[in-house]
Amino acid sequence: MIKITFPDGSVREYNEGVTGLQIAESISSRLAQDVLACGVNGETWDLSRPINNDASVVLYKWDDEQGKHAFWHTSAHLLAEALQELYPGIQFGIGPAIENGFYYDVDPGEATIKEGDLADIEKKMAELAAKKEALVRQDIAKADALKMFGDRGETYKCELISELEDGHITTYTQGAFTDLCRGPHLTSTAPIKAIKLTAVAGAYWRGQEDRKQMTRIYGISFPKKKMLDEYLALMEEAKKRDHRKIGKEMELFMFSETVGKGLPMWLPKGTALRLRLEDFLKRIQKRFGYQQVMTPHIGNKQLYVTSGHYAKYGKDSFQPIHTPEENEEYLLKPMNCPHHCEIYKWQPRSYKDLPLRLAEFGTVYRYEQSGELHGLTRVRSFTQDDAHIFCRPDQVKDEFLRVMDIIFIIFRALNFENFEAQISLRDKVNREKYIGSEENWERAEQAIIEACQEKGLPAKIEYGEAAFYGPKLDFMVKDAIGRRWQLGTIQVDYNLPERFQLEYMGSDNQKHRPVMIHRAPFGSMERFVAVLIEHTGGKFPLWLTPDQVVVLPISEKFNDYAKEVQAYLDSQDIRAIVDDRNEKIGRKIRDNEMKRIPYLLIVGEKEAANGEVSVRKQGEGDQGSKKIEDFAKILNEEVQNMINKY
RNA sequence: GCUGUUAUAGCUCAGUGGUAGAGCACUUCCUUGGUAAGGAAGAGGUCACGAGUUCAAAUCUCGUUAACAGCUCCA
Repeated sequence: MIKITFPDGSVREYNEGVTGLQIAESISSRLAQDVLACGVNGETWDLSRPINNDASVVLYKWDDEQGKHAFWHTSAHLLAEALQELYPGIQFGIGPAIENGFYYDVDPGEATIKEGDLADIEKKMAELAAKKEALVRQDIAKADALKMFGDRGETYKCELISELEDGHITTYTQGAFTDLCRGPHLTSTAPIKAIKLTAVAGAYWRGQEDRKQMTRIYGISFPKKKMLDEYLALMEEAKKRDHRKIGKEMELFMFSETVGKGLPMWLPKGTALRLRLEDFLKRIQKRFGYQQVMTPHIGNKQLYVTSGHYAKYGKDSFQPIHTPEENEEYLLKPMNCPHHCEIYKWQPRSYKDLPLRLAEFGTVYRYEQSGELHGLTRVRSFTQDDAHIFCRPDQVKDEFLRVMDIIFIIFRALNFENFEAQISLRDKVNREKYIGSEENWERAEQAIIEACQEKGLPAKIEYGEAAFYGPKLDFMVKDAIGRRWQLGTIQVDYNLPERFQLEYMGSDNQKHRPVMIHRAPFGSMERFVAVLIEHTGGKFPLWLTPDQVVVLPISEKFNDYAKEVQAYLDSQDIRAIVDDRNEKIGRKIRDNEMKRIPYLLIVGEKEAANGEVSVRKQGEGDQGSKKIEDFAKILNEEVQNMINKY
């Protein structure tokens, strides 16, 4: 007998070799139906794998990550089994479960798998699942595995096997399909009741651009048809929050093929919104001791040769601008740092001048690969809410902490609660791509880690994600459909001060080298506004939103009064428009509710006679009548409360 | 850049080898109304661009441009 300990601390005895499924059955038949995988001493196991020693066991159902993971992993194998039947000779890469569903990377040889083929593959999967085939786990010696997959001509699998340690290799078989796999899996394909293959895309083998591009098929599956329908409906809902769609509807920004791809243009309403965000940040930065500067959009090529950016990105950037003068070349600026370094050098600096904090809403131009462009989140011209802090080495951590404060203020003011912090450090082994001394990197990386600890900020450390000149702390936020985007960033840089030979006179009357901190709380105005749109669905905070108020006259007889109301609100710095269309009031309310305007003011005979407005709050219905002056006062107080507490 | 998909009216989309349709928006008229869609009429498109096949191309083929999903990249 062996002792099985459950999460609640209770202990039960079972025969040696008991499986997770048998344990579930011993508790309740309902549980045995719902359980998908089990945790054995912290490892996720198949339900059919015998447990031979005392262990702590957790049973995972659909609501547990581990349960879903096994479900989708088995779904990936089911996809592969279907592909093997439909495309004889197809080769398999890897097929894991992911955050939402699963994929399989395959090489169909001569054949191409297109989106139009997905329905047939789905059908085949459903057919196979209906056979309720069991998944059988098997240990296999490395040599045998190599032979088995080699005989099948599976070069990708053989490559994977050759890197595995002998004695730790397993395969899973269901029906006629055997896959190299670590598991864990469902006991059979039977629970897979609803399948949707969502996309087909290219994906480089092992993520390396210079290797073969595989065909990746994405899918998602559920134990019930209803759950799939709900998921698909949820995705449809999410797409309604797409910033590209809302940006068009709300007239915030546009693109023009003629101007060029990835070059956004801000429309009047979008520009006004962006300027309000910029003003908000400027006000905070002023309090934190920043000074605004402005620099040109181009710079002499030499500037970027000095900074090292030309060597690193020169070929992949917008190419130099030539002048009538021979050998004179300028670059569109891809970042603001070199310009700011020159401002630093403009006059001799003393240790008393530091920290020097130079801020600029600097528009930069980067030639992103065409396939990378994406709405406002990835563009070729964008404006960074940039600043560079030049400070003494002993001030780095303190300055770093102060920048974190600014970022927290921004995120709080705009209700970004679900952000993730990521510390990006050097690759552990491959270090030749970084410039700067070992010692400086070490110090910078430590400063970031310590700053996060002091702020109690849980941050994920990613090796190999650092910029080539220094480590960084990034703040990531998800968009409507769950893609992660980097917004705020703080980067420590010991490198540029070296390259530009920046100096300050210390209290010891000796020259010293300052440290530079790059930071952008929004990241870029474009990306920030994009993510803000997706988070709010276009229902911006009152202080920020383009039109705060719309005045709706009951009939054309009251258009004049409506315009008086608008003029008064305008005099109180309230952004109001009038809907004077020849439509019934119900229609005007509907249309303007859908335009996401926070306040609707209905005016008719009663209001015109008393100098009142009937207030309707977006999404909340009728709020009763008020004197127009009182309404303006209340609204302005609401706005002040939103921004002045920060 | 790579793989796949797409491009028809301001917007959302249907359509098809015989030179274009709907709903919404827009204009005009009727209606003058009280908290989520009143009615009628009208205007609006070289079917992204360029070539080819064909008696005939918006439709089929190729190329270009742009967009979408993913990969790679992201100073």
